[in-house]
Amino acid sequence: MTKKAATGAARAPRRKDSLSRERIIRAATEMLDSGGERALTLRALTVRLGTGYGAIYHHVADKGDLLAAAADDVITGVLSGVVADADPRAALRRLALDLFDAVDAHPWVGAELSRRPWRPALLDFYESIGRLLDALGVPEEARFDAAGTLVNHVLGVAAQNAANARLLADARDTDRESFLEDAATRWAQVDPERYPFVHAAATRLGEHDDREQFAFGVDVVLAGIAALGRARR
Amino acid sequence: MTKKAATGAARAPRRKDSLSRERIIRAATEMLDSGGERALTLRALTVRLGTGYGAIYHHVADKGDLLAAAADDVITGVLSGVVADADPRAALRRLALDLFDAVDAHPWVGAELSRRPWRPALLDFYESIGRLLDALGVPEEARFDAAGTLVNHVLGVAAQNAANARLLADARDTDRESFLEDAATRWAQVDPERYPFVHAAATRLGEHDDREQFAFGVDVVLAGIAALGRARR
DNA sequence: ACCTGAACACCGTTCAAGT
DNA sequence: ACCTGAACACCGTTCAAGT
Repeated sequence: MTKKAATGAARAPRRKDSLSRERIIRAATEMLDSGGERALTLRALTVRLGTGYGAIYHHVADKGDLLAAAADDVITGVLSGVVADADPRAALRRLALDLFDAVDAHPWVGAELSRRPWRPALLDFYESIGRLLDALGVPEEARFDAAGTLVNHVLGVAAQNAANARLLADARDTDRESFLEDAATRWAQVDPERYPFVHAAATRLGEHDDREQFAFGVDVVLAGIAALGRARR
Repeated sequence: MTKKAATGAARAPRRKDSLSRERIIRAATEMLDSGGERALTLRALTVRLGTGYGAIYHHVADKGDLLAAAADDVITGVLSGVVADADPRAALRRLALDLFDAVDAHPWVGAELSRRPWRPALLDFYESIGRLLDALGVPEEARFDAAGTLVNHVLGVAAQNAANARLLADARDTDRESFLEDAATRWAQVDPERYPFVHAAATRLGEHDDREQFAFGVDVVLAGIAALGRARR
């Protein structure tokens, strides 16, 4: 892993298209964004980069490493854009929504998030949540559990987002329309006598907005944390 | 390998070990329980059942169908065991915890749950949640969002459970101890100056109980739903 | 050091052929 | 109808060999 500085020739000009870990990760990210998780194969990557397998494995440990690194980049980008906010509740909401938007734009990141929730790239996310809960007045003993619940809400929606994207990708493009229609009508056909709630929910599916539902969930969790803090002890 | 059933004899006695969809699903479930998702391969299944691929594909559409059916069985088992409860809050808590326990015992069900949250096997689960929220006095307009948040909490924890199991399974058995230790110590080494909250959380990881954390989350969500219902509109 | 690409060890799935 | 098992079309990964 040791790198020698330029030997002999002073400053050997680096070809601007030379292979590098970053270039590989960037290519992988683009493939994931445009074709979903399924589209990223080592074979396709060699074609896209015009190299062989060994070249890639020279810069990257394995496919898991590549996926994790690509997700790290997206997450770091989101978290570095976070602005301080006077109101901790608003800051928490914004933090959660920023992450939601990133996962919505890159569903494969959602899968990676739930696959490896302990990546260093998420450190700042967890730390921010802890501090903001503190600022919100959540007592010390409840703070860890509260943070866990909040994190689970975010990761849960992220995972669901990824799963939905996977299901949609599996339906071949020609089927996609009918696939969505089928799902909607099948749910609307649930027996209203036996399953009144599910039936009613299904008929309202059109008005449903995932982002709003997510934001509502954040509010629910924050309100619940506040309420429990007041009620207990 | 070929066994001839008694030919000629009237009422060929069905061999009690004859292949059937149920037998296949049962075998798959056992393999998933003992070896994790990774252990269920078509090859291993043919060996275990003493048949060929075609025999399996004759009773089952594909691997996804098999996985879904196996998960359905577990879920149906849990939901059919649900007892009516006078207090809707207690009933919701119990429903959630029953599902948690099932996923804890069969982590691969957690993965399947987040892969296909719209399986008919979950109908009763969703319907119960809707009715119990009604019984709890959650107003009609908020009920769908509230149910969504609650469901997301359950599915989120389920997915996380499955992801953890996968990570553990990937660490080879000999590594497993050191793998867990490594993870714990690595997190304890997080810079306490820069990440005081995460550092504190890591040092308390030992006292952490996943089931309690989950139950706490359910309480948070329920309290939040109640609080928001009171505050708005 | 960096890269090539044939080869390996797996997957899930199909299908002509058997009974 | 039910089953067999060779064959197919993929995977991710390795590694002797090149520069």
